[in-house]
Amino acid sequence: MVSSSQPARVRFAPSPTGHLHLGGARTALYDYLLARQTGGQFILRIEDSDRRRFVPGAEEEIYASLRWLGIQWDEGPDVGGPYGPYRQSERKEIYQKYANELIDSGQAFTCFCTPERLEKVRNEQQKRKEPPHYDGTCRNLSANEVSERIAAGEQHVIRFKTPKEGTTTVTDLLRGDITVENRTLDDYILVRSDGLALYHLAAAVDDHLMNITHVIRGSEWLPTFPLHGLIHRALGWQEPEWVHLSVFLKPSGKGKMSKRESAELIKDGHSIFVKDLEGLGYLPEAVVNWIALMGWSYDDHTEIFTLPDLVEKFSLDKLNPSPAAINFTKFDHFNGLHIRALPLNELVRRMKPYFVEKGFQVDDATLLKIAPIIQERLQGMDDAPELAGFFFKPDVNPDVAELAIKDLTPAESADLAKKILAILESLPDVKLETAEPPMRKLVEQSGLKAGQVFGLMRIAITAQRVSPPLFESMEIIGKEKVVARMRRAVELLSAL
RNA sequence: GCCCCCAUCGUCUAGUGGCCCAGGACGUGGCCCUCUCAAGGCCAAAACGAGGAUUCGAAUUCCUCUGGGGGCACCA
Repeated sequence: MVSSSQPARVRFAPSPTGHLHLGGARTALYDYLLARQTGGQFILRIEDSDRRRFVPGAEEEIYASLRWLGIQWDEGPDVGGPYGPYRQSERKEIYQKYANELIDSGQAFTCFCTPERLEKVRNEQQKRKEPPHYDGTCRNLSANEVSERIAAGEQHVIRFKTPKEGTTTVTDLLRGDITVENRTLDDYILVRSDGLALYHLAAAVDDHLMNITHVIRGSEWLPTFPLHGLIHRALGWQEPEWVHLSVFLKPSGKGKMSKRESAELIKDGHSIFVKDLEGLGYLPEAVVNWIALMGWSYDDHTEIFTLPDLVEKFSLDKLNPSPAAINFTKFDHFNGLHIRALPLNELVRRMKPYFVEKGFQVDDATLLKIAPIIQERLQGMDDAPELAGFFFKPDVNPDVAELAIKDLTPAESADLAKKILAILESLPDVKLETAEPPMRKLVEQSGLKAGQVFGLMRIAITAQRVSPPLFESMEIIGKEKVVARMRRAVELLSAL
């Protein structure tokens, strides 16, 4: 379904104050999808107008996270573009110009109130159970007084002169018209005393100057949405289409994830920060698929989507305005789906770093043999070394207690192990076709269950209770090592 | 306190007046497959927050309530 035939220009506008989280990633994803689908542009704009909040490295990390997800931008601080600069801190003069325009047209005013006085006013309003708002002291100062006080070096900000009467109606694509009483709106500050614009003005100016057609952002902007509409109108500009996405709630569904809770998550192998996800074993394809489906759906049954699928199928009118609880269990499911969908050589390429990180010396040829037998057993990519590390160890240290078969005496277990060893030694190789039939025969003769006999072998050869299929694994390890490991098991059991 | 938004299984969701005694997915329980673990297959339990109204007919429209969420900075 094509939602718009006109090329869309959309922007993702994070502030470089922290890590890119899932909510932001989803917004960026939708931006990207709309741009690609309509043949438009996806713009990355850094909203760093508050330099006090600047976090070194945050901007670079946002770039890295987006790139990892496969979300490429067409214009941005690093790649440039025809509408730059793309960092708000570099656009100070531009905002000043429009702030002056608003003052000249009587739609903004210079305010000399000190933060201390405002604090006091707020406290008093609080006491009287009134909503905190600017009391209008400087709303109607004469032009002369203003220029005199500025000339005298008095600190001042610029405020929007919000209409006191009537109502304002703005339109959200998902929610329709939203109407508020103007008296509930404040005379918001547009330009700080240091001369830099605040978000409200800066975003409006940038969105207009950069020809943004769709503003997709979080629903935390809904309360100031009417103000934004008013600013565009005061400047005589046509508004973009506004789309407010629902917020992500914590897994319990009770409220947004707090900073502390976000940090705690990693202990369970989860994180809401994109930068952590690769290390936790998640595939970017899975992340994209999962977050795309939180707040958007295609139909009543399709659930696997690649980025190109999404570009083709995404549409704004299928967006869901209600808040969504983050569900990591389902995320793990998507991860498994995408791991299993990976071509084997690609799986090898992706899992290699996880082995290397754990100190394993791996080679592609062996990894390629292992790939098909562990692919469907990986919940996360980070499970690979634990599941298949034994392939790369010179020898393993099985736990004797696990080696012994429960229903047998230690001597009987040792005896059985000897028989297994003898059979293995007699074989020309330990390929699946060669090794399995004689072992099945042994199981039959022993009167034990296949699981018991193969279990002993599994522990002996892998030192793991859980492993990829035994005979397939043996084939990859090779007769020499298999026999050596079995011999060691015999020794261990005999010593019991 | 004030303002705004939202409301279908535990969770993510389909559903835009009759196709719905509500469909899919995750998770959960059971069964099958099986050398462990997975994967896969089959089956099951599980929801339209409440009350009014409109209508021949409402999960779908309207109102009230309730619940949940968000916001009320010289942050974004």
